[in-house]
Amino acid sequence: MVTNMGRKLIENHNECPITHSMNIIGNKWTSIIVYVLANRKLRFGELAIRIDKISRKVLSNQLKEMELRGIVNRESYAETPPRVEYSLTKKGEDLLPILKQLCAWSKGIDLESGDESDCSTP
Amino acid sequence: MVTNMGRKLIENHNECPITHSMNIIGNKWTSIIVYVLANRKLRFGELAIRIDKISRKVLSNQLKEMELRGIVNRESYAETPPRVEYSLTKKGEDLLPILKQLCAWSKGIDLESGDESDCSTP
DNA sequence: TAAAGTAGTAACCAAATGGTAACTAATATG
DNA sequence: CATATTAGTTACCATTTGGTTACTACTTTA
Repeated sequence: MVTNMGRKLIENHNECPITHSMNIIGNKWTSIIVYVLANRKLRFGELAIRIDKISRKVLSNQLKEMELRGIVNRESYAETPPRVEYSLTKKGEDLLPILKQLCAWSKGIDLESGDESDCSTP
Repeated sequence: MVTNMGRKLIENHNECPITHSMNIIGNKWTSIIVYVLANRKLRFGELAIRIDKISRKVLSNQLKEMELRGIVNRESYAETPPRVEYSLTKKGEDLLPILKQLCAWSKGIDLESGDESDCSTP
């Protein structure tokens, strides 16, 4: 993955579409963030609470990357204490049904006994 | 990801379905292997040639992991020189349409000028 | 006898990714 | 004045993942 944070994302545009897809969603958090943000707007701190075990640094980096890619929307209000709200863009919403299929597909892999306990996402 | 090669795959079955999905396909090669194997049976060496830049070690590890997960099928013939053929299982085939959607979705992200040059996969 | 061809494996190393703890700025409240 | 609150950032470190090189075993062919 090309994750040169702070600067622009520089992608190799000759790469294969699968590699490209994986560069975008093939990491530990991106698709979880998309799921948590489904149908709602959340503040940075709320995201940090809802997504179990993510560090604020990584959350911050991911959100920045996703904003650059047009997956999430960032609205910042000049208040004190600061308020920043994140939501999905159209592109982000479009990913949801695909993620659902992926979850359905992966269900059952490596699982004899299906224990569907809770987590941050459906 | 829990990739303790050689032994069994031990997954945390309480994890969220998205994390689970990403543990399976969220790496550099798995979905590329699935794509390359679409509609055909290939030998180890053919896979190594068709998949640009993959090392034989990593290919070997991935295939082993995918076999354990029931995504690929391995048929080994006791000849000399040895012949081993890999193909997709039903589970593997089922992933293809999802990957296609993912590619369609990611097309256009980070791309102003759409250069659709070749790669190992459609 | 020597080389070629296949499917790996082992030891070792490099790069990418993720995590921790401490810190900042700005203002309101007690 | 001290403290709380929020959204981060910085410097540093740990883990995970991927890559390189050399090597094996077995048999056929030159």
